[in-house]
Amino acid sequence: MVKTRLEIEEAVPALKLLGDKARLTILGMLKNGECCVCEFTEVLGMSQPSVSQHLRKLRDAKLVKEDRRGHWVFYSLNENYEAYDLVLGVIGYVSDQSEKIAELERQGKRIECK
Amino acid sequence: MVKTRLEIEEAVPALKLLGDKARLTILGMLKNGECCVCEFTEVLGMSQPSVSQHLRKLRDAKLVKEDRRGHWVFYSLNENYEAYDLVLGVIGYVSDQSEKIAELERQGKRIECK
DNA sequence: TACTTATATAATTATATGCTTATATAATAG
DNA sequence: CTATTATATAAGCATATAATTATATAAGTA
Repeated sequence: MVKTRLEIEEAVPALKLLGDKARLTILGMLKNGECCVCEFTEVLGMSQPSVSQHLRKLRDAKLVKEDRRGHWVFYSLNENYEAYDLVLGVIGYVSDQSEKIAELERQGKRIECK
Repeated sequence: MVKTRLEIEEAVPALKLLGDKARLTILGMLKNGECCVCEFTEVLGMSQPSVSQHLRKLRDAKLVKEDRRGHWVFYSLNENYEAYDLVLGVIGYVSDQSEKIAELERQGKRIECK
């Protein structure tokens, strides 16, 4: 993995965003591909507005992209983010969040976004 | 580099501490070996109590160790910290802070700690 | 058009964070 | 024992952060 060197000033905002349970989980989920908002809400067990506000922070900072399709909005990692390598690197140290999505699948809760 | 997988709950406190300019700089400086408090104060251009309080947070969370020698207290990375790999990994994405220590050297400001 | 569903935004409130100033402690020198 | 230097701690204050509740918007359906 290539390590793009960042100035402290570039790394800090990314790390601030990563240092939150909800946002780190969201980013961990996105490692395996896009997810829609209701999946985050389900996995995190948080209120919809709360999730939405975390997504806004990630969006405003350009860590993630959004893609609306009908009723649903799908989020994915923005590979053009200046500290993308750092984000990927950090996510790499965290246990796989796809397990939580699989858990949803088993509970039949994933079909809510269809 | 080995990637020890952490649970979200273990990674978040470390990332919270990393997401601050002063603390990330301190950790970046420690990558190259121990430093004493007056060096942090000098490089960061912050008040001594402010630096001391950042060091306390890093110490309380076990990211760093302290070693008092006479008047001076030297800090170093704690390689037994549960998220040590993550910390090292993140520091690896940040530009080398040893340059800032070298700068001190040039300015003759480093001898304050002797 | 009106209704429903998914998501976003705004306002409010509670808590956390980081800095400043003042003071305390620890180590050493005289 | 006193003074000095390096560092730590405490109290106070200002700002930042995150959650909740209420409301708005966007897209699709009857």
